[in-house]
Amino acid sequence: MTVRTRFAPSPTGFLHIGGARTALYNWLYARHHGGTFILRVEDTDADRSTAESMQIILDGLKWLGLEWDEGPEVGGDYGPYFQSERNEVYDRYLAKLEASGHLYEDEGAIRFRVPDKIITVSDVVCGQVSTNLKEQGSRRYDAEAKQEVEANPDIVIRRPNGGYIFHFVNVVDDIEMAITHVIRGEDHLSNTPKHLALFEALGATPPVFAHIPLNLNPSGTKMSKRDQGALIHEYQEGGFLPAAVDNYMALLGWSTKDDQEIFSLEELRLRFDLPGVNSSNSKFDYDKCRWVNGEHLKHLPAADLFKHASPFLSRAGIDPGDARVPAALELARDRVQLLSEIPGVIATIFADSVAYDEASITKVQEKEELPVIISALTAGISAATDWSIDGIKAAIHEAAGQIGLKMGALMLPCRVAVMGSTSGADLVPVLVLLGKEEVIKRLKTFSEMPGLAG
RNA sequence: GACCCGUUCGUCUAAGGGUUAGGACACCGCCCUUUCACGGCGGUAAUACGGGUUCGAAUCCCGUACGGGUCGCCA
Repeated sequence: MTVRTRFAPSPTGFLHIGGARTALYNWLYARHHGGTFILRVEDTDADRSTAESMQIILDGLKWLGLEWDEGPEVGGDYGPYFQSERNEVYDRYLAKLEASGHLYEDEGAIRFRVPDKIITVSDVVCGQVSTNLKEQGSRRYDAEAKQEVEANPDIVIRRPNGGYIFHFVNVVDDIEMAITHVIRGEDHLSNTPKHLALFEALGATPPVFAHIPLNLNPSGTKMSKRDQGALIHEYQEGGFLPAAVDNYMALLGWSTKDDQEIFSLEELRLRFDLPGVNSSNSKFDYDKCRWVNGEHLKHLPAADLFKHASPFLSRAGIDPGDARVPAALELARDRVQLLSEIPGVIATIFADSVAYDEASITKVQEKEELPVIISALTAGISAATDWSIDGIKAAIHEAAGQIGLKMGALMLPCRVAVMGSTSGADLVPVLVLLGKEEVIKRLKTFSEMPGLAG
């Protein structure tokens, strides 16, 4: 039997990190076992579902590289993949339950009579979990009154307006779409006995269940939209690489038994399996997520780096078409963690004028011989004939000798004069990129700054 | 409140009866670098608590505490 997993989002908002991770685990599991990954849209709540939300979710999954084999846009043999288009299927299953006496009407709604017996969920991650729905559901907690009240344990599966309810359509579709493994958040563990009761009443074999631990925010409560790192589209905008986000999400609740932390999507696909999933919730760590991204950035092929960085360059006013960009990216890639940080490292190379950092100027001004250094530097650079890394180094070395200083003493002033700050990319390669004329021009501009000599 | 799940450094995790409890992020220190970084090396830091079982428990059992989840005509 080939594995079939599904991600079943409800299009009522953004693609959230929790949902994305569920999608990732389902995708990985299916791909690892040579199975099929299905995207099914659970839009039975017409009032809350929107087309915009649907688009955001689709775009998010595509960005993460989680292509689906069946579902919206691609179709498949088990469609339609929007629950809002599957009413005749649900009607058929409803009739089946009706015929076997499992249903009754209650104020216009249809209820499914739950059995009065212990139902045991065999979960791959959580083990055996038993409950009696009849006992469990006969009382309900009233959050406002803060007390338990009598309740009807039988599950409403259809609204008076004819709309079907989650528990029912979820089970029907898992049967109809031949889903073999249900991998979902642990928040569904308590719902699973209800689903099992429905599978049984419908005479169907339930899929394998794997309830994965939840991702919490750093304060230990459920991630909300407002928490940093909660929304997938913000990763894209914030300068993360999709593979890095996949990598970090995979690590939240799953691990290999060795010490590897950095994985490509392909490596994850090869190595991911359910036994590696642990059962306790984890807190989201934005710093580590950034670190993972930085690691991916370091190993990205140059062409991919260019492709991913380009939008961020454009946004910062740097023309990605500039011939110096690829070299500049190489200078930036191993000192940033996010794509969005790249312009900050290299923008001055492409700028018409240098924006001087106040603190940096103060720092080099402390050297009394600053004017001497700058003029020696200017002279040395002007005299340079070999405009290469080695040639420039030799020129600076020579200039330092002229005024009885070490080369190191000239580097920081040179850096501030040319790039405006004491920190930034490796200086000599930057000078190469800038070109001799521009470097001399910047040294000159710097030396003429008012008050500098004082 | 009832039920369910969980609990190893601050965080993510490894160790499925015998380890100086390992790794990673973050933090701190040192080294390297004729600039800035990268990098390398090292350090601080954990088995929630109490009872069992056992020659021996982070590991198995029970209880307590704490955390999370569920209790909709949302999904």
